[in-house]
Amino acid sequence: MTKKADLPRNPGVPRRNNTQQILNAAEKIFSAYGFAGARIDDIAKACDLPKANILYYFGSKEELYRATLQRLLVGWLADADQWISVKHTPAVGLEGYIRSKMAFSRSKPDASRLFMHELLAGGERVRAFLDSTLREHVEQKAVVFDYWHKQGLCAPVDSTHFMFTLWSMTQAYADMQVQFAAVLGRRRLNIADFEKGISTILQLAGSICLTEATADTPPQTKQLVHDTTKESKSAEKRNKNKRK
Amino acid sequence: MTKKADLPRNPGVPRRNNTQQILNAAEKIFSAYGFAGARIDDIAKACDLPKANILYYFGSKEELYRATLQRLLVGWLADADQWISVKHTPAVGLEGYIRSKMAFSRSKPDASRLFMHELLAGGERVRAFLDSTLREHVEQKAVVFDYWHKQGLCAPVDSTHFMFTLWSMTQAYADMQVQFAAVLGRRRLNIADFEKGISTILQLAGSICLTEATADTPPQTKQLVHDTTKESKSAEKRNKNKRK
DNA sequence: GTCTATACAGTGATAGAC
DNA sequence: GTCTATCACTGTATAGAC
Repeated sequence: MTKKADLPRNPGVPRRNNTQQILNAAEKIFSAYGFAGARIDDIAKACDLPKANILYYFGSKEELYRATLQRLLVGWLADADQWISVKHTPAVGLEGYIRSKMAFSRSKPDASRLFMHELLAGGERVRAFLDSTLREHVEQKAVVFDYWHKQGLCAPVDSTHFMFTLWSMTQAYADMQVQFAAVLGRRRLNIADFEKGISTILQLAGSICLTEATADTPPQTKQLVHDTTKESKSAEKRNKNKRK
Repeated sequence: MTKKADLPRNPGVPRRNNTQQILNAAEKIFSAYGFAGARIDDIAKACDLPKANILYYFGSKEELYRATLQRLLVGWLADADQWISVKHTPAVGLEGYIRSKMAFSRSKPDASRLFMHELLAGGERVRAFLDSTLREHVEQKAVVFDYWHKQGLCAPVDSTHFMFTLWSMTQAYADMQVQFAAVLGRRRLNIADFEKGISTILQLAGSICLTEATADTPPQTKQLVHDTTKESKSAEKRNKNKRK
């Protein structure tokens, strides 16, 4: 049916093309059924390629799974990471972080779900990421929260568990989307639902901010509407990491 | 190895016994790998019973899965449900709800994970529960939040999305336990971790409470330490629904 | 009622034609 | 490089012995 556009003559190009298509399909299938539950045949159908083709490119189901996970982990932190920084006030940083995480849940729900699957299965295949990269990441953020607190910008809070709540609330809009949508009487969440979610999460997480109108932060940042023009430098960096 | 105590002579009794053992084992295995990923053989090993025995009791893998889900859903709402009620102030009710949900995540993490698995897979097998029971449940809670708001007891908040955040934050301590533990440098979360989690979640969710010292609520309820003696009636009801 | 032996479909992987 | 045909194996389910 859906032929892959036109077959290019350039050698190596189809491989590159197919590799991406396979990874996209793999992310979709693995995110629904996990590693053990997913079947290569389903992935093949999802990217309209012969089953054996997939094994030709990736060698084995295990390797394909690891490649899919790898691509996911690269983008997981990079996107929202920068917002928790001493360069921002808590009000600005938290809003940027939450908006960024929610955008991720909305645009790449499969990535979030695949990660959840791996955690449910024990997380052995992301052990190194969890034990080193992520742990150090959280330690760095603790420094920022400590700084904010000492500057009188935010209430005392356990920064680690606070990060846990931010992750769980934002990722739930991907992982538990089926449940949320059912409660709201829809088949899928729409943009307005995500905006409502952002408002609610900001209302809760933002409660730790003490800056009624602090020096370097204009009052309108308290309005929960982030001014992107002021953060264009960071936004550029974010977009750069989006693909590949 | 671990023989099932001593085989009872009473007819029908072993069936009852085995049925529970199988369901416990099924919950464990299904919660790790989901329906598609779990294998009956693994469940058989987990409850030290022959593989065919399981199919004899439940007919098919599908039926066993549905039975496991069913048992789970019964307890999911009943436990913490009562706390969101006009009988309580927001401060008391939210604390009771959060503590109850966190106790569930701690004592029955597999149940929470199995539910998450089902959601990730599309939730078709809990569709009826999501569309009717859960949806009505949330609608009832909205009435309570509305009442609280009109009484000046809590800040205006989207009650539905607020419930979403409560679910996600508390259940994450079961579903993402592997991740949280790794960040904290442990193999598993301990009691102190859960207490820290409760404090943090209370700090965020409690921010919607406006009762500095309202009429019918003693001041110490603001201390985030719930006095169980005052809620013994509700506690009884909760325990009644715990088993079966 | 319980469990061993086995039928049968599905799944990951490979050999070899194009 | 790509894909069809096939293999070896695992997993669900059942028939029938105890």
